[in-house]
Amino acid sequence: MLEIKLLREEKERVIEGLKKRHLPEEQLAYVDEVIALDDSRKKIQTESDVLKSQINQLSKEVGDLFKQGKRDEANPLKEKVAELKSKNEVMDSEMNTVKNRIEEILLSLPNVPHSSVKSGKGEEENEVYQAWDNELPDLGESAMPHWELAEKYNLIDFKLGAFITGSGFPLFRGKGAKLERALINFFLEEASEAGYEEIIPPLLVNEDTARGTGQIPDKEGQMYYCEKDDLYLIPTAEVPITNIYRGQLVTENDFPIKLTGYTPCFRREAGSYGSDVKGLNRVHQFDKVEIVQIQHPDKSYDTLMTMLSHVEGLLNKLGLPYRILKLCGGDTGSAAALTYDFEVYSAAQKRWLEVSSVSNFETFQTNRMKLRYKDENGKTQLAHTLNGSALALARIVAALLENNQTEAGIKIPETLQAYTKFSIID
RNA sequence: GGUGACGUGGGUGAGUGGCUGAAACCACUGGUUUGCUAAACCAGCGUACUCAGAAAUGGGUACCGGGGGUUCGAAUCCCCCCGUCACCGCCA
Repeated sequence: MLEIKLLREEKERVIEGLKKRHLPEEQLAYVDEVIALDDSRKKIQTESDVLKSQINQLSKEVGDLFKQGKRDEANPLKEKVAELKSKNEVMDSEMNTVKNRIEEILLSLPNVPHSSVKSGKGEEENEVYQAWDNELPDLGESAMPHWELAEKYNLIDFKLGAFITGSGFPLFRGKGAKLERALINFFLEEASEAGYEEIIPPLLVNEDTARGTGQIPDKEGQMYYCEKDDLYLIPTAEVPITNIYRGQLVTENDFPIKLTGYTPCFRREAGSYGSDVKGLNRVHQFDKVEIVQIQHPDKSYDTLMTMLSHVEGLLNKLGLPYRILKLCGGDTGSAAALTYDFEVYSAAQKRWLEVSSVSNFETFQTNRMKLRYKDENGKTQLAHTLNGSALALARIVAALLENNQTEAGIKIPETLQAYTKFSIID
């Protein structure tokens, strides 16, 4: 959620920024509307405060009169208070209307992209920030896509998952399950070594939490929802982990706050279809290790870069060809100011698969969840939040299986063998 | 799921209708003093919105888990919700 103060003070920059997302005109007009609404909010606030002050004053006098037994003098004052109160009620309801509209608009406005983000409508306009300069693996025509390899070696049973739950809920078994678990452990260990505190959060969250990181109202349809208990299944560990600090006032010395956690992620992915969803390319449940940082605003972009290198380190150790995209305005998630996507090359499908998304949200999430710190002048300021996948499992598994297939079987990268306890799947 | 108790400022905890934004203690910050790894004393110390001011700061309003109600007036009374704890039930 954007701060009204920002809209007031840097309106031009905000609108220029939002334009990079190619928002419809009427949404850009919200900026002016919300400022005007806020003006009337202030006006009502001031008037209402005066009224309330009078009411408080009179009430005190009534009390004094009663104590002195001057009932007759008190009664007219009581009537006066009643009159002021009914006036105030009108004002309160006006106030609520205005406030609700402001809230509604602010929630609907996406974050202002970082100045370096290019304008663009969608993913086709993302720029390659760091290309893969080495050769891409060429396995020839006989190479099998991961869903065939998974069946051949009995690693993942998509049909059984569909039988138990539905399509998009893969069932891992045998060495497939072990490989999955090894990757999770590997990623968590790497994050721990990089100084992240490990968290095992709840997998279901309440509405306030979902709102805090921006899932509601923007991506509400993306989440599974348990109506009976009014809880959402998390689409990413970012949600519960970032919300650990919801409503908190931290000190500058606490920065950077570094948290990591493995969770399954649940996404409805409504409307997806075709080769996109084949095998592990797009599923409703997948495992992911997430890294989250809460940082001082002055340092958040440096932090973003260190998170990028962390993810790069993981991919290098796994020996997977990857490239980094810098997302254009239209493809950047509404809560983020700047996002880099990592894609690994899946050699049998001959395509790039997104395996990580690393973003700086600046104050967008912290404004919603009121995550603040005291600066050196004792002023309360909003902190910055960042997060990134490190990494998303399903597609990493897809790439590993495909890229490492040989006549003899699927070779496990050396780094990972310490975790799998086997070196080949055959 | 049932029954009961409870939910106050960073922490402990007082307060059962006006004199309470809230005692006291601890923690924290600044100062005074004593020369010894610290003590004593004094002072300050919540958040949000808003108005005035260049600012320091000052005025107003709201907030004692959340929401609603009673009342001239509520932390204090009533209702609903959420949470915590204890016991019982069930259970990995």
